Amino acid sequence: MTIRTRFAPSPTGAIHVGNLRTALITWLFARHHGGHYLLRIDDTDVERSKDVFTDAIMAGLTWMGINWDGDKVHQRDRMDAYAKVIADLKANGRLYPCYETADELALKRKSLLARSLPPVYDRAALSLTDTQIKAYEAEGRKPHWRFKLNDTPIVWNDLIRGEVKFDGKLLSDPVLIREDGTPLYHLCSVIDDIDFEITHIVRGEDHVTNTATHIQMFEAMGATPPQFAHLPLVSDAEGGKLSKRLGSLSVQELRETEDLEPMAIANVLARLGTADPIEAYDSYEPLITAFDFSKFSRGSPKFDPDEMVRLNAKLLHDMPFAKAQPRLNAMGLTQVDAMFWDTVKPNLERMRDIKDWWNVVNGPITGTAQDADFIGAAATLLPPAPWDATTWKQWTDTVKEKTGRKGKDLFMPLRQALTGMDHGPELATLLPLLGPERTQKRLKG
RNA sequence: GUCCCCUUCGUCUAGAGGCCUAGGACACGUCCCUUUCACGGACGCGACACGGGUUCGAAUCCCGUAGGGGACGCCA
Repeated sequence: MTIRTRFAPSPTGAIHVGNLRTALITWLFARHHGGHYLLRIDDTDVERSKDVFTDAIMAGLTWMGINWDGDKVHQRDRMDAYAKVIADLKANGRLYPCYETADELALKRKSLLARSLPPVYDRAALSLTDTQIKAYEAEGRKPHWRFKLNDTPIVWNDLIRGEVKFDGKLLSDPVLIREDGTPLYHLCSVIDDIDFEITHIVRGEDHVTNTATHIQMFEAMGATPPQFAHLPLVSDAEGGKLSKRLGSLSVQELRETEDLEPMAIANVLARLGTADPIEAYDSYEPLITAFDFSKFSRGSPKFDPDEMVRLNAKLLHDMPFAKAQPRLNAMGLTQVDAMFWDTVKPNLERMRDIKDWWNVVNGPITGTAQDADFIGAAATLLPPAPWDATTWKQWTDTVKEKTGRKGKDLFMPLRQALTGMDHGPELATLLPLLGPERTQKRLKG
């Protein structure tokens, strides 16, 4: 059986870490099994859905390297398909009209809660008489429609949570059609999952109760429910909801503001909450190969944003020039060559840091002219051009011999005079990058 | 309030009654390498939420307590 999955964001905002994790894990699962991964845009809420968000979601996924099969599907284009199913469900009585206003329903819930009862819909609409209905209609009320749940136990074998059971009595009949006649998420989602032959639904555990009602909907529509995998929600370092620092950032911000590499994000999101260690892989292959739902824990893991930054640094330290070059060109650093990259990359945390090192080598530096006598003496001992990787040792050996200095007293003043900083790349490789002219100039203040 | 899920080193976890003096990864510490940073290597620190049971024996099973997460929308 070919596995078919989908990622179904609603374009009502930017995609954040939590959503991105679901998108990624679903994708890894699909790719691991050589299955399909569909992108479905859940835009039934016309008020809040915006094309700019759809564009941002696609751009974010593409940047992350999460590709989908075929064209994206919009729910707003599928209204005819929904209408057919709606007619069937009305005909067989699974969809029934209700006339309560939102305020009345809120009141009912409040009253149940006050009596320590679960706020389940009382199905009052089912016992409405024709006269009462006519009275409501005369008032100008339009019905919304609920799906009538069967009073049977609902059980499924969740790929992550194991056997999940629900008592139908504790669930409210879900509203599937709004008063204005537009269909709601539950209805559209189930119909689409049937029509697109989705075999596995992967989503956050905030959907487990929905799944219970969806299973009855699948059955009411004559379909076999797919398999489900409900991911524990990721929580903040403080244990609360994801809300602070990187956890609240959109993909666009992770990319543009935080300057993170896609794989720095992916490595963390793919492995967080699993038994596999988080590693700095520079491609998806190892993540796809090792993917298995059984490795996910059932508890909510805490997300430490710093982990992404650490991984980002490691990825840059290991990055070959060929891979960095397109990025550097895009940043306008077309003059950076392999030698410069290899010299400087161990000191990078984020790609943009390279600009600072470029300026240290090429731009003017602000150094404090300490130890001027020593630096002056060292300047006169510089070997003649051309310089190579051995020049530094030649030079400092001579300086050591003539001045009697060694260790930190010898090297640190030189580093400071040459770079204006007390840390940085290996000076043996940095010196040739500076070249005789700049070196002389800096040594002379 | 009701229902569901979770609780092992700082963090992510392994662990499905004796293989556990509880294993790994990251972080942290010390040392080695080193002019610095980083890399690499070695070693180390460090946990079964609490209280009762069951059992010859419990991190593992049961009950309770506490803490955390989720759900209970004419949102998705």
